[in-house]
This record gives sequence, structure tokens and C-alpha cells, in this order.
Amino acid sequence: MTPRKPTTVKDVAAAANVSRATAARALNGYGYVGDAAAERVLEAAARLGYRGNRVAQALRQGQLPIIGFVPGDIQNPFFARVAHDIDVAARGSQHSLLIASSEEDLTQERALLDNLRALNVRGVIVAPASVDDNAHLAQLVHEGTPVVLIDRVLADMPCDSVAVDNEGGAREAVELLITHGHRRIALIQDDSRIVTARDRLAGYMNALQAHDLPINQRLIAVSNSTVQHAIDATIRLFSQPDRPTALFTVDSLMTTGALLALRSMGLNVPRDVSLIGFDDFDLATFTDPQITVIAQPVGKIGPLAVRMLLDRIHGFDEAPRHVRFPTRLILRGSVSQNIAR
Amino acid sequence: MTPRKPTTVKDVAAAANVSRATAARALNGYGYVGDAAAERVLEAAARLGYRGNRVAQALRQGQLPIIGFVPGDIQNPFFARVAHDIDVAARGSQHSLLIASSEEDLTQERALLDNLRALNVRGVIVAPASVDDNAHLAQLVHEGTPVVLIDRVLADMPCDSVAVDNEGGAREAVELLITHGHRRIALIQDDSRIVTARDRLAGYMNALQAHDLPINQRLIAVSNSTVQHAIDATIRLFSQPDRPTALFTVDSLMTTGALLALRSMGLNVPRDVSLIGFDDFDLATFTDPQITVIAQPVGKIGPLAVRMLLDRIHGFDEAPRHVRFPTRLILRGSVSQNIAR
DNA sequence: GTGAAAGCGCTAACAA
DNA sequence: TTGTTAGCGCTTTCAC
Repeated sequence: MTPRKPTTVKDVAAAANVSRATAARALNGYGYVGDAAAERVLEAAARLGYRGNRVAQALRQGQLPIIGFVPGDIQNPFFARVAHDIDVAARGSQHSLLIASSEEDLTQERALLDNLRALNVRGVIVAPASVDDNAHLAQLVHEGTPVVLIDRVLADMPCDSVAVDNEGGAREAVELLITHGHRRIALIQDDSRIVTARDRLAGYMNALQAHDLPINQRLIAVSNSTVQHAIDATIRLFSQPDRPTALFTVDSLMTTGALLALRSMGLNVPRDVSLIGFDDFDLATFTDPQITVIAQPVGKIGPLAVRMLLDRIHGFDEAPRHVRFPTRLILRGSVSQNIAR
Repeated sequence: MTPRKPTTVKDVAAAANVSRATAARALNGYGYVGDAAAERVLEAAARLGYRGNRVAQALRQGQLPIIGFVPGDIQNPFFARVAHDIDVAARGSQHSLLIASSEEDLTQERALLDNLRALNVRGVIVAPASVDDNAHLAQLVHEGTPVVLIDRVLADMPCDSVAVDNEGGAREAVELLITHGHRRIALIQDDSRIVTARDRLAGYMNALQAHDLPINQRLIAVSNSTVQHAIDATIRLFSQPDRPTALFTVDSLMTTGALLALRSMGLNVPRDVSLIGFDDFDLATFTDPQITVIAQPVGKIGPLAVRMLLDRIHGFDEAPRHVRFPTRLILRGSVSQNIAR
């Protein structure tokens, strides 16, 4: 609790009997510095515990060695994992990570990005909360701030992006259900302002259409990506007279909620209801039977996003690159043949 | 991709035909500013998209409006939850949150804290990776940086802390097993350099001693807090000739691992093995039977830590406050009476 | 090889 | 009420 003022270059220079310029040169190892002088400076710095002031450096150089990450919700295991990967990759290149979760709120996302911009961070990785109203992002990109979109791609945003094949993955999931004889296939999806949700919905519809099955709005429930909301949505769907025989959930938290809800309703998976979820998760192998899922290569997203961002930070200036990883169906035991079709 | 230079006060001042000082006054709303001038400034600022430069402000004022958080591992659901809570609380008081996970590595923790210090953040919330070698933390505290320890308290560190009653919780868990007739009670615990692990180990030992049960080192396995490590540890413990009849795991990732391992070994919970874990988690209610746990008030930790930190940031200068929340036993179905004692 | 000095963008003490 | 000016700590020309 002794607010001692930290040592500055000035202090070091004085202690080493050189000018601030020489001290800076020695400290940062550039330009011409006499060996003797350099040694004295380094010694003095070590003795005084010189640390350098990143803020001053940043003001001088225009940028803080920080990368911003704006996930939809840090508590979602998907984003937690990605955040962890970004953290590691960023640290590997001398950057700190500033995480600010938008909580899927567009207003908050805007405020957070404003904030990051004001901090002069070197670049940002964003999972945009909404497909619409992206003027703030466009603006950021336009100003020259390196931006990489993850998980959620905005079609005409001129910046790099990393995502997975949501439409294809969803289609594969629903097709699996169809080939198992299901016709009343329910969907629990996310707020349609989230691109990912739209894409997965498209996959669901495309699969149905490809098999000449009607699209029934009463089989589609919209939920937030939380366990509780998904429970409510599931109960709504399965309380209807002509109950669905299968369910596709678009993210792991929802799959979790669906599982809990079905159990509380006394519906057995897969005997009464076949279930398949988007995004693999620990729990999926805990249940009996284990849950069939569409897995995404979660571990690849963060590192690639960071690499792309660093490229931009280091001046790479070609056309935006868009990477979309394929998904992978993991067959476990939660989908069964529909008998009474 | 047009690296336009951002608008500065200077630009705004020029556009509004006033001096930089007046512009600053109008922008920040302090001192005397004529209504007309103020209006012109605000208008110009809006028109030019003035945002202010936090870095310059920070250099001037000595501090960045950032709070640092150094969790043991952001991927651990416990820390993810706490991070989320801290994020929300910090934002509520105009601070950004910089998360830098130490990954339980002391060297990394030191580097991260150095980094945060160089950034002149307003304060840090830390879950120290080790009980020993805390000179760097002591130094930070000594220099006057507000520091709040969470989850892991270091006995003689002169700073605030928020934790739970690890010893008491662990003791209650083990006593539950004892009163159910178990005598060979295994423990999977974390690296003993983590304070929390020590405390929980103490609780385990105290419970055994209070009931005159011997402490058998072969029943104690050390693991990292990952599912995979816990699986290995469990297999080791339960491959011994005189198999334990009960198991206490000190964190949720370990409980998860234990569950998977026991299942792979064909051991039924609770018929063959009674299980109780420290820290409640989603999965606990997914299994059949559900898992009995010692729950911690996770949601209270982050907000309180932030409040304490803000107090310090705002000059509160009394003796360090140490809060320890009680834990709560949640009885579910994973503990049964031991028959063959 | 080294130093003097300017300036990054901002705020605030002081002067007018 | 407004403007002038200094200076936060740092880096980097430019001159010596």
C-alpha cells in the first residue's frame, strides 16, 4: 500500500548517466549504443526495476498491444473454448486479450467496439450479435481496424471471417432424421438475428424440402441460447397434440435444455423422441444413450482467427478471406428409426 | 480499409472555432463553457465522429479504465462463470475487463501481471496459481495496485479476498461418506500448490481423523483439473486390489472425469462406488443417479470481488477484508450406504 | 556514439 | 468565459 511511483526511462537514464534517448536505445536494442553505456543502462534498469509504460509507448506508437474479442456470451462453452484458444495464440505473439462479451445485445456490442476503438487496440475478433444494423462494424473496418468475424459471417462485410458450414451441418442432421423415417421434425433455433441461426434454419428447411416434406411453423421454436429458455421451448413443442417424433437443436446449451425438458415430460430418448444437436459437448457422452451431434472443429477457429488478424495487423492487404470449416456428424445413440410413420 | 486518422480534440476545436481547452471542457463537461461554444463543440464532435483517445487520457491521468482478471483457466466453467460476472460488474462501472488466463503456470502468471502493471490497469482480480513464490503479488500490492484474490486466499497477502469455505465443504463431503459407512474413501485432488487444493485436502483429512479413520496415501491421487487427467487418476485409484468404496473429487472437471472413468471400468455409481464432488455443475443432474455435490455460491464471487476492487480503486484504505462464503451440500443420488464394511 | 528536442492526444493549472 | 501552455512517458528524427 505504498503508492511509489514507478521507474521511468528518465530515472534509468539519470542513474546510468546518459540521456533519455540513449537509455531508450539501449532498452529497446536499436540504433548505435556504446557497449559501456548500454551495460550501465541495463544494469540501472534492472536495479531500479524499470518496466516501461505501455500506455506511453502506445500513445507514441499509436497502438496498444491488445487484441479485442467480442463473443456473444463468454459463458457459452463454445465461446469460452474459443476465447481460451485466442488467448493462447495472442499471447504467443505478445498481445494481450481483452474480452468483452456482447451478451447478444446489439447496443452493447456497439458500445464495446467503440470502447475498443478508443483504446486503439490492434484489432478485434467479433461474433456479431446481429445480421442487421452493422454500420458500426462496417465503419470499424472502413477505418482500417483489422477485424475478423468468427462463427457468424456477414455476407458483405469486407473483412476476414472464420466459421463453419452451418447450413450443411444442419441439413445433414435433419437428413439423418428423415432417413430414419421421421416426418414431424421439430427445431429449436436461436434468435433469427444471429446469422448462425439463420443458416442452420436454412439447412433444416432445405433438408425438408429436398425430401418433399412440408415446413410446419408449429414445429419450429425460437429460444435464446440458454438452458432455461430451451427447456421452455421444448415443453411448448412437445405439448402439442400431434407431437414431433424428432428434434434438432441448434446449439449445445439448447440440446442440454431439451434433454432436461424431455426427461421431465417423461419422454424417452430415443424411444419417444430422436434427438440430434448442433455442436458437440461434454454432456453428450454422459447421457444414456449418448447424444448424436453435428460437431464443429472448435479448436481450429480461434487460432485461425488470430493468425488472420495478425496478418492484417502486419499489413497484409489482399481481399478478405473467408474460411468455412466443414462439420462432422458424430453418430451416437439418440436417433432411432421412427416406427409409426 | 481506408486508414483515415481518427478525429482528435484538435480537429473538433478547429471545426468549432474554439481552443482545445474549451473543446475539452465541453466534451467532458467540466469548468465554465459558454452555451453557444459548448453547442458548437458538441455538434462538431458528433459530425466528425469524435471518440476520444483512451490511451492519451490514460497517459495523462495515469490509468487505463481497465480491470485485469487472471483466472487459473478460463475454460474451467467455474472461472468462465466468474469471468462473466466480473465482466458485467466491471462494465457497470465503466471499466473494461482484460482476461489473461495463467493456465495454472506460475511463470506465466508473473508475466501476465507484469504486463497488466505495465498497462497501468486500475486493479486486478487474481486466482493465484501457487501458494508459494508470491513475491510478484506481494510486490504488486506493495506498490499500491488494488488487488483482490479470489477462490484462492494467500494467508499473509495484505489484500482483499473472496473465497469459499473449502476446508469445511470438503469435511462435510467426507463426513457424509463416513456416516454412510464408508471407510476406504478415495480423494482426487488438484496440484497441492493451489491453495484451494490444500484446503480441501485438509478437510478430507480432518474428517477422517475426527472419526479415527487412518489416512492412506494410496487412496489419494493428485490430478490436474482436466477431465482427462481425472480419468487417469480414477483408473489408478480403482485398479488397486483393495478398491475404495467411495470417492471425493475436488472440482467439477474432476468429477466429470471420475464419472467417465468409473463407467468405463464397469463400476456403478452408487452401487459399487459412492461419489461426491466439490462444485456443482450442469452435468451433475444429467446422470442417473444425479451427483451429490458440495455447491459454492459461484454467482456471488465475481460481483463481490469487483465491489471490493472498486472500493480500493476509489481510495478505500482500511485493513484487508477477507470474505469466505459457506458451501452447501446438495444431496442427490450418488452416495449410498456401504454394505460390506 | 550520443544528446536535444519534438510530439503522440489529452487535460488542467494558470492567465487573460 | 476562454485561451495558452505545460507535461504525462515514450520514441525517434536530426544535429553534433
